[in-house]
Amino acid sequence: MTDDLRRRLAGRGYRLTPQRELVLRAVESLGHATPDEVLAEVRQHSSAVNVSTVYRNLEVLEELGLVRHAHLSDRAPTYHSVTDHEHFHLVCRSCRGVVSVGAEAASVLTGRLADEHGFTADIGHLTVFGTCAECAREENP
Amino acid sequence: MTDDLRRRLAGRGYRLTPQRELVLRAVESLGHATPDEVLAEVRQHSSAVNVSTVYRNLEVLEELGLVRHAHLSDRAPTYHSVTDHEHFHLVCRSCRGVVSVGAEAASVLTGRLADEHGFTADIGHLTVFGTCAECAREENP
DNA sequence: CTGACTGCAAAGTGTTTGCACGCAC
DNA sequence: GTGCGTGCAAACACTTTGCAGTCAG
Repeated sequence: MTDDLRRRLAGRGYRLTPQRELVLRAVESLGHATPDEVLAEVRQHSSAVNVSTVYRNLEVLEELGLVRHAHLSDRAPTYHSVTDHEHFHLVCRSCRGVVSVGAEAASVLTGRLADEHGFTADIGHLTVFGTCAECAREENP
Repeated sequence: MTDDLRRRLAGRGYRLTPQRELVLRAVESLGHATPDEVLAEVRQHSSAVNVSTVYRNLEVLEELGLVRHAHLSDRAPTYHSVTDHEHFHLVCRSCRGVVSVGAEAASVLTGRLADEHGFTADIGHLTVFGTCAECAREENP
């Protein structure tokens, strides 16, 4: 599997470095993580890795389609691996909770945007903000 | 109409200042604008207004429901007035173009999220990234 | 008069860049 | 050996904050 990664990188003229691999493994094991969180995880395994290396590698890995990012807060973006099926995110403004929803749920919308606007939506990057059931209940009891 | 604004502000213990009004008018006249662009527009009318005043007022105006913001790029948020009907945005990654789409277009999605997840979606904040018709044509001629 | 609001400057957060060295291939 | 990748430090873009003075109500 490491060889597979090496091949994918080589295909675009990139090399496989320990840092690169650590960043990818960190994203895979964390689920949804900001660059900062990825750095922290990477440093558990190798303490001398630099922030800029994390940013640069997230960029490369995203270009290769191995990770993706979405904006789950007004602050930092969060990265996740692409091994799982395509999904988008619901974020509750009240409790900050995040739920992943399969891309199928948005198919009517994407179809409509394609028909009416010729627009090809990138659902994997989509984040829908709002209020989750639990928080709605608390606010209007 | 200025009096109406004054009343809305007073209702929450806020005051009407020239800066406040200029920020609101700037957002209304610009359509979609980042805080920086709002500042530039405000300064056309009064050169001594400060950045932090713009940020603080955008926050107040948003709390009052007079303006809204969405994230149309990975960088700064963009503000728009709420006078027009509720809409969300399509952003083309290629040409950076922005199209506003009426909230109705997403009604099937919001309905589904409500039914299946009890989630109340805030469509006005939604941004869908993807590729517009024109750019898709250029990439696959 | 009172405290909400402002301008200013400084600090904060998240991200990017230039450079010299080092390592993958 | 070649040049991609790294660490480091400094720069960058955007936003927030503390403070003292000011002005709206």
